[in-house]
Formats: sequence, C-alpha cells, structure tokens
Amino acid sequence: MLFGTNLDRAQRFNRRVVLETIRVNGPLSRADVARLTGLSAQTVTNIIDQFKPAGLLIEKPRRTGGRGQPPIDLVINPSAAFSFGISFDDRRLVVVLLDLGGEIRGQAELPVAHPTPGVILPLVEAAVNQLVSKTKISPELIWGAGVVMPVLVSQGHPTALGPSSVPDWQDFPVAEKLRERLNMPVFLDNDATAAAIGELLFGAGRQFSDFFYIYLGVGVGGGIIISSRPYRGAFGMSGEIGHMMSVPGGRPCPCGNKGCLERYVSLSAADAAFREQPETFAALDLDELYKGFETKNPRLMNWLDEAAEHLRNAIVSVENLFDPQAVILGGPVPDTVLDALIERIEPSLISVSHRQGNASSRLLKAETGLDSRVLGAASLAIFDSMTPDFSVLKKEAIEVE
Amino acid sequence: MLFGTNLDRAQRFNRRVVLETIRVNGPLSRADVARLTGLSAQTVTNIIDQFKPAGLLIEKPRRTGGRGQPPIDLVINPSAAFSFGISFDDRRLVVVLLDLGGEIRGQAELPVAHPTPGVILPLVEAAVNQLVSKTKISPELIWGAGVVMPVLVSQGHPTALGPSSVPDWQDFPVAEKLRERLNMPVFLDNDATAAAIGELLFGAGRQFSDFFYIYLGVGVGGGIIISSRPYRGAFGMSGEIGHMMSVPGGRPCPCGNKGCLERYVSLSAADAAFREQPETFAALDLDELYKGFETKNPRLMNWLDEAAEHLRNAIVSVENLFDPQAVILGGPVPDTVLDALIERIEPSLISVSHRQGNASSRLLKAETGLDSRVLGAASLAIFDSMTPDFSVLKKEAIEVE
DNA sequence: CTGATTAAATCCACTTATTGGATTAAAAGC
DNA sequence: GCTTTTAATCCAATAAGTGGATTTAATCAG
Repeated sequence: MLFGTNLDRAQRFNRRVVLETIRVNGPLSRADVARLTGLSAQTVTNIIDQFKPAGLLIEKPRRTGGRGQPPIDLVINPSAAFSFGISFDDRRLVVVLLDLGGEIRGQAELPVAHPTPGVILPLVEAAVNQLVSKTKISPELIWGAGVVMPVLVSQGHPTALGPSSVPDWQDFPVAEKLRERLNMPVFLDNDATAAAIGELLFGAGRQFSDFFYIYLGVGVGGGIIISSRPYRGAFGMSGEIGHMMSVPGGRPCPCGNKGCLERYVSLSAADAAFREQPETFAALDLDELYKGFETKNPRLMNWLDEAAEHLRNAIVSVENLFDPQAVILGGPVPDTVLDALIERIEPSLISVSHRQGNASSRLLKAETGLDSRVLGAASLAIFDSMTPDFSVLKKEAIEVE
Repeated sequence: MLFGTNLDRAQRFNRRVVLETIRVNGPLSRADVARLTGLSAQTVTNIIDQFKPAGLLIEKPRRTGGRGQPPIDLVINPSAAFSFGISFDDRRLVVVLLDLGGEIRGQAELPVAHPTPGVILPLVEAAVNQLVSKTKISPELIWGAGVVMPVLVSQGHPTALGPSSVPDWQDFPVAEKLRERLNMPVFLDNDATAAAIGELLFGAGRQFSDFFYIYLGVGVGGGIIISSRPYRGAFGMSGEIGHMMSVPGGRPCPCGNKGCLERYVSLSAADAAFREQPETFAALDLDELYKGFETKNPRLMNWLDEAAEHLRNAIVSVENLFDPQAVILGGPVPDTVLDALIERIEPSLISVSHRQGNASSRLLKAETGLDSRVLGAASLAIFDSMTPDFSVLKKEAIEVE
C-alpha cells in the first residue's frame, strides 16, 4: 500500500542520507556532504549538529593544503554503536559483538547438542550479557541483534520447505522472544540475505549497489541486493538459487523436484562426493570435509570441477535475470575452495553482463570469510538503523536515534 | 549515490501517492485516501485542490447510505492526460494514443520496409501529429511518448548482443531525436519491461506489486516489477530469461552460449518446428505461424508440449530467485497459445512459491493481448509521471504536472 | 418531526525543516 | 598586507503537514 510522508520523516531520511554518505565515502567535510547529497550546506550543518550529542561522528583536525578555509573532516565513530550477531545450527551457537566500523569486539562460541528454543534462548541471553559486561559497552549504544539459523525465513518467521536440522523452530516467534529477553530490537533473516547485507556494509559489496550474493553452505542460497537494499521477494523467500533446475530429471531433491543445483553444488553434495555415497541429509562432518579440501583429495577436486560447471550455468541465469554489477561468492567454506570455484567459472561466463568495455571481474570472492553468517546477522541491526530506505519515510518506520 | 530531500519533493511525492491511490483503488473519498495513505485529511484536501485546475480528478455526486456526512467520491479523469506508444520492427510501425484510463483513443499502423532512423522518425512525427489533430486533444495534456523496438536497451540507448533486425539503430539517440521532433518527453525501453509496465498499470499486474512478466515474442524476454517499479538491473539489461541455460550443451545461440531457453521457447523456435528446419534468424512469417496455431498444426502442438517443459523449468528458477506474487505470460502471440502453455505448465510447478495456503494461480495470462508491446510503450510516459517513485524525492526528478 | 449521533470536509493557528543570502573565519596566492 | 577562495554558520523567510475546532449533511432513535 502507498503511504505519504511529512517533514518529520523527510528529516529522518536526510539524517540517514548524511550518515550513510559519510560512512561509505570516508572522511568528508560538511561541504562535501552537501555536494554529494544535494542538500544545502546549512541543512548538513544542522543534521550533523544533531548527531554530535550521540557521538556518532568524529571531527578530525582541519585539513590544510588547498585554498580557502580548511574543511573539518568527519568520520563515523565506530564505537558509537554496537550490534549483536547470533547464529546457530545443530552443532554450535556463535554470538558476536560488532561495532559500527564492522570490527568484532567480542565473541562467544558454544557447542550445542539439541538446538531447541528452550536450550538456545537462555544461552543466547547469557552470552549477550557476558559480552556486554566484558567489553563494558554501555547498553544504550546497542542498536539491536540479528539472528540467523538454518531455516528459510518468511515474513519474519522460520519456515522450511524440506526437512530441517532445527525442526523445533518451525513458526517459532524467535525475534519476539529474543526481544523480550535481550530488551533490544531483534531481526531474523535468511543466512544468504544476512551475509549479503554484511558484505554490503563491510565487505566486497561496499562498492556496489546491485549484486547477487551466493552463499555456499550445507545448501546453497542467494542474497539479493538491489539499489543498496536487500530484496527478499514478495514473501521473503527470494534468492533460492539452490533450487534452480540444474540437471533436468537429475538427482531427486527434498523440495520435490529433480536436479536442483543444491544437489550438485553445496557442502552436502561435496560431502557425498567425498564419501562416494548418496547424500544423507544428516549432519555433516565439516572438519573432515575441510581437511579433505586442504589435502586436495582427488574426489573433492573432481567435485570442484563438476560443481563449477553447474554453478556457472546458474550464474549465467542470475546475470541474465538480474544484470547485477557483480556476483559475490561466499559462505562457510575455506577460501581456497571459493578461489578454486571462481578460477574454474569466471573465464567462460557469457551473459548480458558480458558487455563490451566491461573488463572488470564479475565474480568476486566475499570478504567476510568463514564467519559471513554471524557477521551478516550482526549487520542486520546496523543496516536497519542506518539505511536511508524508502520505508523511513513511512509513519511506521523506526527512529534512528 | 545518495541524495537528500526537502519539503518540496516530499509534497511532489505525496501528490503522486494520492493520485496513484485513487487510480488503483477506484472511487475514493478524501477521508478514504487519508486513511489509506496515512496522510492527514487536511493534507489530502490540499493536494486534491491542487489537482482540480488540471482536471485530473472527477468528483462524483455525494454517496449516501451510511451515517454522517456523505463522502464525495473521487476518480481519475481518463481524459486529463494522454500518452503515445510507438513500436516498430522490420515489418511495421504502430503508433497509439492512450488515455489515462488505459483506453486507446487512436491508432496508426504503417508497413515499413527499411526501418532506418531516416525513414522511421518522420513517419512517427507525422503519425503523432495526425493523431493529435484527428482526436482534437489539446497538446498540453500529452505527458509524453514511449518507444519500443527489437533491441536491448541499456542506459537509454539501443544495444544488441547478437544480430539485430534493426541494425541501424545501434547506439542511435532515439529518445533525444524524437524529443526534438515531438516536443514531449520520450522514453525508450525494452519490449518486455514496457509490456510489464503496461500490465502493471492497466492489466493483470494491477493487483500485484511484485511480478515477473514473460514476454513471448520472436525471442523471449522478461520484465521485472519489484515494489510496483520496474527493475532494469544495474545496466538496464535485466530480465533476459531467454538466455537462461535450458539444455546444457543444447542448440547454439547467437549470444555465444548453447541451449538458451529462447532456442526452444519463442516464436522463432516455433517457426523452426513448424517448418521442420533449424532457425534461420531471418524475418518470420508470423501470419502463417498464427494460422498454423489456429488450425492446430500437429508440429506446433508438439512444439507447445516441448516448450512448456522448458518454460516450466525457467519459471521454477524465476520463482525461486524472485519469489514474486505472480508470473504473467504475455506477448504478441494468440491467446490460445498462452492458454495452452499455461495449461501445460501450471499444475506441476514446484518452487518456493509452492507454499502452504497458497492456492492462488501463480502463472497468469497477460490482459493487454496482442498489442502488449505498443501499449507498454504508451504506458511508459504515464508511469513516469504518476508513480510515487523514490526518485521523485530527488532534486533531479521531473515535475508531475 | 426533532434532537442526537456520526462522519466528511474544511478553517485556522502553529510547528518545523529547508532555503538562500549575508556574514564570519581561516587558509593560500600575489 | 591585501585579495581571493572556500568552509561553516547566522538569520529571516518560506512552505507543507498537523491537530483541534468548526461546519455540513446525512442517519437513527424516540
């Protein structure tokens, strides 16, 4: 439904525009911000004055060199706000504390045997409280927490298409329950979307406004960034690249179709190739698998070749459908595996992105590394508070501060 | 780049919100609009007063029945604005005059042998002038013209990946040249995107904010509507569903890959099946082909079965990637062909859109029919002037009225 | 038939963010 | 030491949305 806006909302929007412009474009003077945003210098001054009490911006000493009065450079104060990232599956729970600059300030990791809500929620609460007291950050600087778990998320709630490794969470109101316990805004998202947002804020996506993030994990998912915002689809389930048809009539998939990409390109598929057995859809021994990659196990090297073929076709489709600035490959796999895949895929990609004069590499490796998942989770709250989204103009939108 | 907004832009945005809300939601009182948009009743009154001089809105007699003072219903005046649609290929040129209600007020159709700019531009100018004088509409009510031709459009200019049926237009500044001749805003777009916008404004897409339009023509293209706006990709070439890989290692495609969907699902592919010959990539005899469909030619019926298979896989991928509210199938093909395809595809579609409780049909037939292309072209200017887009808030945005 | 009730539309004074022009400040150039 | 240039700020003006009060016009209850 459409909505109108007003003076209030417009300023809230402008505040975010100013903040995000400074965050992305490095040290910037008030005059620079005015030029970049189209706002008047006076307006920029006013808005920046509003940020001062919260300490969100740091003024650097006047920079000399050119003519005229030297500008005062502004940068984001990384210690002005914090966010928690929470990630778990059927093996472990990870909680990280991220600052506004994208640095990890604290981390807790716990083994988990039975990831039921009754077990996980208290553990999360304890870990968060412990991190707060250990790092001595003041609670009002915490903008929120993001949660990622191995489920699909539709309209804020966990859902699943096939069997799940965390079945107890189906339709459980995670965000609400955690909000009550932690007393801060809580966001739940798909792993791929969260990782894409993490990459957008702090990683390889920083330079792009439109990219497709491929999250290679136990399955394979996609996070879509359009106009510097996540696109979650009409029902929150977009980006399911793993269930694109890769081999007509191929391997059966729990989703009900045959030949889905995920059955060929995923850690689960790699594991099957490694063990020379069909996929079991049970918990994987990831350490074993990582070791196999490290020792260049021939079955895994073989799998890499095959996986690259399948993935290339999927990327061609993605490029042809989205025409993004880049496709970014990441997820909880060793860097060497990502490199190996990219090396095999890139040279022979033909799509609309193959345009003349486009010499730049279109398939990039994610920068957030093995922790992309939990870093993505942590970036959800920061993203929500900082982005000059359309919805900021809406009445229901949430206050930046 | 980010941009700020101001009071001025905010009102421009609100004006469009009010107008579009009334256009879509039928007769609405000022109070209704206030409730739907979140604007105050006073603001709605003010904005509607601004539209009165231009005659954009019509007040219907007070509606009685309920308690309280009866509301005054408002509807869009279809005769308050007009737009031209211009479409040509290597066979014919079509120019239509559309009103704000989506009705065709006038139409001109001319055969074309050599569609060079030198031939087409004067013909268009003459046709437009003739339609203006014949329908006696006043020139200041014309919001603009949209152009569609068989090329890909990237950043406002014609480009091509493979061979083109209108090679003389490569990188030709169509919009600029026509703007000079017609003295009105001119928009150039891909056929699929234009048809999708037409469907969004006046067709099956009216009820949706997120859908994928499949344009089945000589080739097959896709128009993406996200949040009620077209998504053209980072470089304007999104939606190229025709070059998704359908058969690994399959029929060679001029794009450089093998097994592209378009080599199996398109009028060109149908024609090849009809003639039992490989594709020639020369001009098709469409009338012959249409006749073949009408007489239920067995080779074409066979092609329908095969095409449906390929198209189904592509739609599964599209649904899994975009999670749209619907996929709409249209283009310059007989209704019976669209029906036949949908009938074969729909029942066995499995994707994330296959969610529980989603009984609604996900694959729909376009409503704009055979003329989807030129109607889409005509809707470009109307869309540009009416939609409460993000960009309206920008300094550079164009005035509504 | 009359007064109470309900809802729409408008009137009016007020608030507030942005703006544009003027002013001040601080450097470099000549 | 004066001029030029640029940044940042001061100040009065502008204009759109808001909230409360008022007017208008219908239905409902007695």
